[in-house]
Amino acid sequence: MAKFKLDDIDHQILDILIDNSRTAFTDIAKRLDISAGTVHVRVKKMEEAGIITGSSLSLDYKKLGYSFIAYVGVFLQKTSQTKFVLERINEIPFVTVAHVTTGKFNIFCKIRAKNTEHAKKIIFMIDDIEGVYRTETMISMEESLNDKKRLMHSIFKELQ
Amino acid sequence: MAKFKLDDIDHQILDILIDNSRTAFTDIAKRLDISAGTVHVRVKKMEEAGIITGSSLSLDYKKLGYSFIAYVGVFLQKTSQTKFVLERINEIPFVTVAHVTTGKFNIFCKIRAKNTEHAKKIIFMIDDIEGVYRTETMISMEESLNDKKRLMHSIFKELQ
DNA sequence: GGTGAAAGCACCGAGTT
DNA sequence: AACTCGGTGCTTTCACC
Repeated sequence: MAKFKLDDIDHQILDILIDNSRTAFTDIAKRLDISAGTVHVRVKKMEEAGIITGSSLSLDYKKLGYSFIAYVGVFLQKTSQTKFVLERINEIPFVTVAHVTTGKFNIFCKIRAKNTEHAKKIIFMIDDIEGVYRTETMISMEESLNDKKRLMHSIFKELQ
Repeated sequence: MAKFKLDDIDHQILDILIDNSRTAFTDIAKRLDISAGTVHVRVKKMEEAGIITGSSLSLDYKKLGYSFIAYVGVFLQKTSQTKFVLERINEIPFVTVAHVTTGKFNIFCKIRAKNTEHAKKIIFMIDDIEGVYRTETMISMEESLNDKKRLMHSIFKELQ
């Protein structure tokens, strides 16, 4: 995992694409006062280097009726069951991310559900996995996502 | 927050764009055997309805030297300080998401750092915020992101 | 609500400096 | 490594269904 050397132009291109990945390269070129070909080549290089791994849509899950977010900490009977249980957890589509953690829990995951009723079903599915001793749930009452651009900006400063 | 009625075509368009938001509309049109104009109109409608809130790049933070992920649970001296502390936490660029939660912690956040040394600094910054009583950290040793398409598929089935 | 056509742009590789 | 340029292909609108 070698670090890739990003210069200021790369950084500014990323900044724009993080905000809107469908921005036309000619538009980026105009804003940065470089040619569209340069934007194209640099994006391609960052893709080849594996810095840019893809592009995706941001969706409003609340508008789709999925406004419930919770974190579920999982305690296992034996640590050796981690891999098996993690695989079962990842089969549940309403689990958006799962981690193997140190500290209190063995596994830690985030779920997205319609409501408390639905969340209960999902948590019971996790509880029912062979090897799970018990779970502990934290319900999110308010989520605030941080700006990806600000993280990128801090990373960029460090890379200089 | 009214639910938007998505039909099968909308769903398939989302499926493709979730995977790669730069997919050309003509390409989507060919795959779904509809016209490019239709793809264009439907995406626009989903944007106007607020279902699609934007598009972004996926970056490999490990390649940029940021491979450390941890979750930090925050205990407050008084619940009334929640808003103030949340705002201070959100000012730290290495905090990627923060939640107000029920259960064990008052606030719960995810951080991304270079290494343990760097993470320690970030956690100390949180500890130092006025009103924070103490924190509890869980270090992620392995992260597995779930496929957004699978969640979308489950949501779509429910919407019918 | 969908289509096909058409004008205007964008993409992206080749050749040049 | 960046620029220009041009063929090919994409976007977006609109009259029509």
